[in-house]
Formats: sequence, structure tokens, C-alpha cells
Amino acid sequence: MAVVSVKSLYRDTAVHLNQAVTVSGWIRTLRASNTIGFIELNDGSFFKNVQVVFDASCPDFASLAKLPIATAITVRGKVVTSDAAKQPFEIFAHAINVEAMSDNDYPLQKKRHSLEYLREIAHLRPRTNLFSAVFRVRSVLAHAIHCFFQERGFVYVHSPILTGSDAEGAGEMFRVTTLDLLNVPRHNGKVDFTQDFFGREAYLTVSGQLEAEIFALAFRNVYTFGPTFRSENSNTSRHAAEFWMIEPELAFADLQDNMTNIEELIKCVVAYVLRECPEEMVFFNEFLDKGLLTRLESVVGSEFAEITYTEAVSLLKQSGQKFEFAVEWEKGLQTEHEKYLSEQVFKRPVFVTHYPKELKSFYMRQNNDGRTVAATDLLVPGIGELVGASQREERYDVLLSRMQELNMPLAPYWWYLELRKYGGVKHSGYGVGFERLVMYVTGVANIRDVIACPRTVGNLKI
RNA sequence: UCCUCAGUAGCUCAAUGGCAGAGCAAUCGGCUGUUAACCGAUGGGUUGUAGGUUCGAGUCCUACCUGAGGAGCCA
Repeated sequence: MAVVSVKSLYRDTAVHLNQAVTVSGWIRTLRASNTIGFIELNDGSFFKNVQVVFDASCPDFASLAKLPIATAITVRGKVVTSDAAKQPFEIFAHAINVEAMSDNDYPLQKKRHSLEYLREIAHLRPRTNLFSAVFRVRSVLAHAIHCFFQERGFVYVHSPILTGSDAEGAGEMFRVTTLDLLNVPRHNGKVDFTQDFFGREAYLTVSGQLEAEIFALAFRNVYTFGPTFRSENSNTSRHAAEFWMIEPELAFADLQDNMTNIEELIKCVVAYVLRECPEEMVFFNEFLDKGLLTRLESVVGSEFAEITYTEAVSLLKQSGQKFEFAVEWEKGLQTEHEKYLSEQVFKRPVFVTHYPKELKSFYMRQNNDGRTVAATDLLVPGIGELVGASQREERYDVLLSRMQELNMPLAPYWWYLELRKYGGVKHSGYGVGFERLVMYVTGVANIRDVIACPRTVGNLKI
């Protein structure tokens, strides 16, 4: 008999009711007495478990009643309605076959564990309710992002993970080398990278944006979605050394077009997850954040706020709010300022636009005022910066003089400058921290809990 | 990197400078259509590490390690 998924049992209950079925999965918990036992079985296909009832008519009843948690079993039985309150149906077992034993020192108990403890057993935590929900939503969210862009004709670009540029400006980089670190070749006192794998220095990418621009100027609308690496010594609940980013790039688009696209993306993928993962979302709302569903539904339904950086600064100055750091136009917004804006003033996602050029990257398009650039950050309650965006500087001379102002080496960027010479139309793009999006959608507070095997400073356990 | 807090049984946590404990888990037994089942019994400790103060340190002091929260940096 074909094995039926637990998801199918829940989604098509009427089809299976009073029918013989075979299911296979792992024991989440087991309760038994002399005459009857109950197994909550999870088969991986669905967030919820199915209750398996077995009594003395089931072969090997006594030994089945002692099986440890996490034992893998196959159950043959009949789907019946359940008398008890907590489940609409259950499986009455005729036979239970052990596929793979577990052990009584299994670290996950029938109780609530701390997130810190679960991080130490990252190889087992996907078997818990919370992580089962998180990683299913992460998968659905990734799919939603591809759907959004593919439906709109965006081309998915695989930007390089290995890069030769060490001055992308987005953060500290991991060096990649095949040189023997115990016997490094030298030339005139310096490391001789001509003997390294690529014949030059190489790093892991901190952003695929510059390469995405290449493709935007050929395919018009493109996006990247892949891993990114930053070796910064940052120790917060929102930073990881390895994370995923989505970096769309739109040709013939200014900052406003960019922001329209960002808002559509966020609303579309949030709505998608609410639709596809109702059980998981109810769980998050229950156990992590009672206001989650209300907040996400309002995100889908309402306009994002918009304010210029200069307006935001004067709004903060006039707010009367006590801040640890004074608000100053030249110094940029502190985290406390951003939180006040998104959580107290607007209480929803807010675009802050036109930042001082000194605070932003060289490639952002300079405004006519001579002091700001066409850039925006999308700030969301609870997370802070979710999206960083800008119109790119398409004017060759302006870009060149800005790079010279910043004393940047020009040679590595010859191709980036050359893009401006041949039909370098206005274009815009943005970067979304995928894990931050997962956090925002699930209510999970620590980035380490939305990554399968998180890498942070001093931590690469599994 | 800086600031703050924490580290005691497998897990979650108690213990005034004076005998190191509880709940859950595990093991054994009982019992019941159970829902983190329930009831009884049993085993389980170099109190993060190294020094110091003291008649006596889980408790006070110093350094280090680990974790968490916040800041900076950013996505």
C-alpha cells in the first residue's frame, strides 16, 4: 500500500476517513498503559502530527509501548474520527513496524527547551515544533520570492560567490586562498599572490549588486538570490557571517520605481506565506508574538510610510523623546532613532529617503542638492533595516569624480565605469536580507534561529 | 570591539558566607482514551576554568572561557 503523507491526511481528510492507510514517520511523543497507547507521529510533510492509537490487538504491543522518542516507524491502520478534543481524526493501528530505533538519551524532551540549548544541538532542533515551522516558512518564503520576480519577467542572475575586488565597501571580507599558510610565498617582503589559485587575491562576496548591474543593463529587470559573506566582528541577534540576500536591479527605473517594487515584493511574499502556511503562522502568533498575524495582515493591507532623511531628523529633534545619542543630520540615524520612527511614529514599514552622501556608498546617485543621494532604507518594527536601496549613479563623470574623492582604486572597477559609457541608462536596485525577512514574517527574534547552521564570530559548530 | 547580566544534575531553575535541592527527563513498578498523561520508587553533582580572601566559598575578590541582551557596523 502506498504511503500517505500526514499533510494529505489533514488537507484531504474526507478522502481518507474510514480508509486503510500506511504512514511512516518519527515518534514525537508516546503515552501508553497496559491496554492502550498513543503516539504522536510526525512524517516531515506537515507541521502537525497525527495521533496513532494502538491497543493490545496490535502485535508487539508491550515493546511498542516502550519505544523511545524519535524512533522511526511505519504504521498500517485505519483513519477514524477522534473522540477527544485536540485532533479531528486519528489512525487506529493494526500493525506498527520499527524502521529505525532511537535511544533513551535523546536530547529533546517532552517539554519546552530554551533557544540557547537548541542552538547547541543544531542537528536535532529541526525536529522541534518551532524549527519545523521556521524552516518550512523559510522554504515557502524563498519560493514566494522567486514567484514574485519570475511572474514579472525578472531574470534570475547567479552572481559570483568568489570575487577579486576587496573594496566593495559593504563590509569586511573573508579571504579565499590555496596558499600554504605555514609557508607563504613572498616577494619583496609582501605575500606573493601571483602564486595563489587565481594568480591574485580573492575573497568571498559581500554583495552581488555590482555584477547584477551588468545584467540589468542587458536584461532590464534582474535579481540575485544567494549566499553572502561578511567577516565583521558583530555580535548581535541580527547579524551572521553567512547569510542570504536578494538583490534586484531595475533598468529604466528611478528611486520611486524602486520603492514601488520593494513594497509590492514585501506585501506579495507576506501574503503568500500567510496563505500557504496557516498552521505555522498560528503557532508563531501563539508562542512567539501575539501581535504577529495582526501586524502582518496590516502590512499587506496598508501603504508603507515614506519620509525624507532630513524630515526624519527634524521630526526626531522635535519629538521631545529622550535619546541616548543626540540626533544630528551629519551623524546618521542610530538604532534607537530608527526604532522610534518605525515602532512609535509610523508603527509600520517606513521608507527613509535621501540620505547624506557621506553616509552612503560611492555608487549611489547624487541628488541636485549636492549633499544627499537617491537612497532609501526600509525600516520595519522589530527588525530595523530590512531593505537598503538606491538609484545608481549612471553619469560617468559624476561617478568617476566621486570615486576619486573617496580615493578608491579605479583599476578594479574599469568594467563598472565602462557600463556607464554604453547605454548606461538610469537604473536602481536594492538588497533584502533574507534572514531578516524570515525573522520579520515568523517573529523569531534571533537570526541564529532562522539559519540551519548559523555562522557567527567564533562559532561554526556544525 | 565596547557596556550589562548570567553560568549549580541530561533540561529548566532554587539554595542569608555554614549538611547542594526541586520539577521535568532517565530507570523500575502501577494504572488509566491519553494530550508536555497520571501515581509511587530509584539512580544522577570536580556548582564553567584557574587563582585568591576566609575557621569555612555555589555564594565574596581577580583573570580567563562560554552564553544572552544592548551598542557600533550592516542586510
